[in-house]
Amino acid sequence: MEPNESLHLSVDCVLFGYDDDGLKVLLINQKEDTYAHAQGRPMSQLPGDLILIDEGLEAAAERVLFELTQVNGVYLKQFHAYGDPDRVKDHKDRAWLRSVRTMPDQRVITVGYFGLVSLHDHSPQPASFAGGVSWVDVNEVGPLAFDHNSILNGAIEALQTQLESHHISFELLPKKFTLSQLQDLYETVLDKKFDKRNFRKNVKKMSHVVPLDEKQQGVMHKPAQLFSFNPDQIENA
Amino acid sequence: MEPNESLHLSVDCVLFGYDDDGLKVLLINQKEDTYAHAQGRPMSQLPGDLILIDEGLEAAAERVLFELTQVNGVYLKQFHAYGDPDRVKDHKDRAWLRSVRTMPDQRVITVGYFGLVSLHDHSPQPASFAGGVSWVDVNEVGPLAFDHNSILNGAIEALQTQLESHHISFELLPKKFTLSQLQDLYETVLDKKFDKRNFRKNVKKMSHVVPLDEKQQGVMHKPAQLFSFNPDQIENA
DNA sequence: AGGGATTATTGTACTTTTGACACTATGGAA
DNA sequence: TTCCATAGTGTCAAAAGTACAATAATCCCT
Repeated sequence: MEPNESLHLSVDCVLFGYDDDGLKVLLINQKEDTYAHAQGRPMSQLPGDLILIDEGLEAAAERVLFELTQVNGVYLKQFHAYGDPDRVKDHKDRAWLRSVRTMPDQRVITVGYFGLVSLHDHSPQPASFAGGVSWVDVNEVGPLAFDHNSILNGAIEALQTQLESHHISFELLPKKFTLSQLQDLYETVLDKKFDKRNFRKNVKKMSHVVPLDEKQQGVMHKPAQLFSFNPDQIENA
Repeated sequence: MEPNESLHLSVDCVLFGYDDDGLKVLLINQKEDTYAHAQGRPMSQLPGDLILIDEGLEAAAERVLFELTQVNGVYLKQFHAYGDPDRVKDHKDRAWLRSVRTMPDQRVITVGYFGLVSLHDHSPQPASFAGGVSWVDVNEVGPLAFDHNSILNGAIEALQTQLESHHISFELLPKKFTLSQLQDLYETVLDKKFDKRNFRKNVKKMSHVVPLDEKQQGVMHKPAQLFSFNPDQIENA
């Protein structure tokens, strides 16, 4: 029963962004020039980093997210820890690790957090650390570095599970939204169609969704009534 | 952005055991003599230990559990990681740490797993490592070392959530069980009463609960029919 | 052998929730 | 004014959930 001599711990953030165009995830593109004299090709990966020695897990996730997106105060939730001893040992990932880590051979356990933002309200200005940063539709994500595809899948599952039970949909919508937007969000995240009238019947039962004295503007059709979430009443639903 | 120099990672196992007498959790009593010339009093804690340097998280949880209970092959599931920088810094926990750890001042992040066993079938023979080991009713757990009360609460919540959605109830029951036992289990875990007839109506819809050609024996009343779970059909329910 | 104690087993009526389904209303653009 | 696009609304049938009580099987005791 040897104590673990030196292992590293990181957080990885799966930041979901939503707008009318679908559900996106924030990915980092590894820098091309890292690979100038190394084998391996740049890949995309989730934003993540080693935690500081006296930093809490959630604080680390917030810091990493802020450093990469300049967005503060978003909903962030831990969903799973990934600790396969070989998760950073794959050949495809060695070059990048050697370029950014002082101890590239160390085992790294990572704790996954998912975050939610509305791409309407805040538009995160991703600080471009290690190459480019981009929002990619969750259905069009290619192979990622390390085990980040698994982590992404875990995050999607957690999001789906919690969307209904934890009243977090408003984190993905603008402050004022229409019922069609809300329905689209549910359909996109849960990958499932809902009947418009039945959906609205259910929304009427949610006391934390409140109608505003305001209508949609600038659309070429009948403007929809705007709603907002009242966080005070989230428990009664 | 300093890399973390040296932090430690552990797993803590919340092993739930169930029998007619209720839902129990396996606790370790810290050794008295550890405190001979130290301040502090022995407390109870969850079984847990540092992971080995090349060991996966789940493997670590299995190992720790085996070392402490001699039980193998139980259902084990990760539910949360706990990483408060001060979670092992509390005064009450220092004496014990100094007695068992080579680096008692290191920060330790822990990953929580919960496990399920039936106290009917297997009766785990807890290997007595660090003092005694005992099954304590979940409603009678006193103050534990570190943040283990939080971890226990997290495990209970995870168990409650997953009992219905993941068909794990049979992990807590003997291989052959009566419908009354199944109902008692649900009532105990979810802390909620069910109507007997309605409960049985629902069980009939679960294709993975199958009646046996066998009845209860040795009871002083009408013997109940025995049932068992058919793991092959767990998905259709 | 009979009666009492104990738990097992079963069905029905009512209420609530879910699910399917199609037309009218409003505002902007042409 | 007409056309286009999306908003908004109610009813009926099926399914699921909920409340509720009498009879049956076995053991024990006398």
